[in-house]
Amino acid sequence: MDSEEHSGTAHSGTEQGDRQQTATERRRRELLEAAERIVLRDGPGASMNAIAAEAGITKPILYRHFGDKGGLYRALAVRHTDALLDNLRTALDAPVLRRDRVEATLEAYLVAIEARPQVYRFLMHPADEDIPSESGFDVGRHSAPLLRRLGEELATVISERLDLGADGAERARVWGHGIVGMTHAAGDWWLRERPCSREQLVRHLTDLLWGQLATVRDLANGPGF
Amino acid sequence: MDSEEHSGTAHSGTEQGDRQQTATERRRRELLEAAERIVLRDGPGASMNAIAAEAGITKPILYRHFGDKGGLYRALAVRHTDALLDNLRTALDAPVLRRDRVEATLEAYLVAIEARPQVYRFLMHPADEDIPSESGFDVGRHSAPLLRRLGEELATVISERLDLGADGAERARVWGHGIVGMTHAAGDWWLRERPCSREQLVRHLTDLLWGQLATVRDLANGPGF
DNA sequence: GACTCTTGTTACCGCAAGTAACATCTGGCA
DNA sequence: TGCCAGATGTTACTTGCGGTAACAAGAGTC
Repeated sequence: MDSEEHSGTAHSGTEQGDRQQTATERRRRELLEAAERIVLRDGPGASMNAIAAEAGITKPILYRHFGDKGGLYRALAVRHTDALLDNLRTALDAPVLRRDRVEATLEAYLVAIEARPQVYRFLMHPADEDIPSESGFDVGRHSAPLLRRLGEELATVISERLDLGADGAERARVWGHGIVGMTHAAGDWWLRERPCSREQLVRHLTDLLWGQLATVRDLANGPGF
Repeated sequence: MDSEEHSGTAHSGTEQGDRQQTATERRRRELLEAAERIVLRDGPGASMNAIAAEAGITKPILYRHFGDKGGLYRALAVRHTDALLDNLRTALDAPVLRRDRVEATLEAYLVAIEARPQVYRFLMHPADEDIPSESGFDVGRHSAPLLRRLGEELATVISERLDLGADGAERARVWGHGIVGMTHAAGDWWLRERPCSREQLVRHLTDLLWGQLATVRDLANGPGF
């Protein structure tokens, strides 16, 4: 079946090898799509058996393609992480005013998690990274759990664009991770309780980042004042 | 063994029942302490068998006391959560200047996670809350995973002390969860990479909350400018 | 036709969560 | 004294999951 291989690149190296590789990659994509359907349906606790069944095959094939469950989840994660990062980057580049940029980026993140909460939950809970601890070698740093990656990316953008003085790099990283964490926690809570519109959430968060916490007045009857 | 029950309250209702209850509670505390030792040693993936062995008993007793693994972990969590919340509250009440209060609170949180990273990791990863989804009834909201609880507490404090105008309650909650998320993410990253001293981390975060992001100058060679 | 590579299978191992059924020790009480 | 009730404890089991070994079959290459 599906023996139409006249489309695509078949000109470099071993033709057979190329054809084989594209076929393997396509298969891999199909498996990932099946996995995604199941994860969307069953949450992060989806079983390898269920995923294999959805793909119409059995477990060992999944293991041959992805090594272990972590590998499959990592492969799933990088796709969405990359997509999300693209969105955020364009939001960060579009507007001219700094406050507009921040608002657009927050908005882009919230739109994404609102559109596909299941995917988002899956990405945020990387299913208990096992500490290799023993056995000497470092299992080479699997894909940094989304949040950390987002933090680093934002830190880069901040330090590229803002003049933070002497310890600028350090400060940019703290801010990057801090802002990402703020957005994530607020978004998580908002998604769960829906206490207000997305626009208002963005405004409140931006106000917080714009120093409102420092300038707002005390209440008269506050304790200790 | 240990049949000295002359200490404590033995005056209300059925004396026997009281004595029994205190004994049960003490047993429960002992089990929790054993569980804590193991979780500290093995991380959040510690097995019920291991915990039971540490306590010198076997699994079914754990299940009789705590229902299921989630119940045990919840019981473990509330103890530390309460302790941490006490720390944070005193930090929030001590200093007079608002900025000092914020710094003291951040500091208290960071000191806590620095002192016992294992406990902290355990508290933050509530081991994949299972969505009951089917079967009608809601499994009645188990103890809100630390982060949410911290967010709500902070929101309360904020709305008690600051004059946030019309939509104050809503804004306070957004800020509460946002600040907690910021601190958590930054602390997580800091604990892992140790890129600077705790004092500097606190300063950077407080600067961020004090609106430095809004007032800092652009770099000349920034893209799009 | 033998060689190899990939896809696919069934059947298994080890381990963890959770449960059932049974044994024992305690004190209350008719 | 003998029976009941309730808590503590056990062994032995079921179920389900991650992961693997061993084997079978199609397809292209020499």
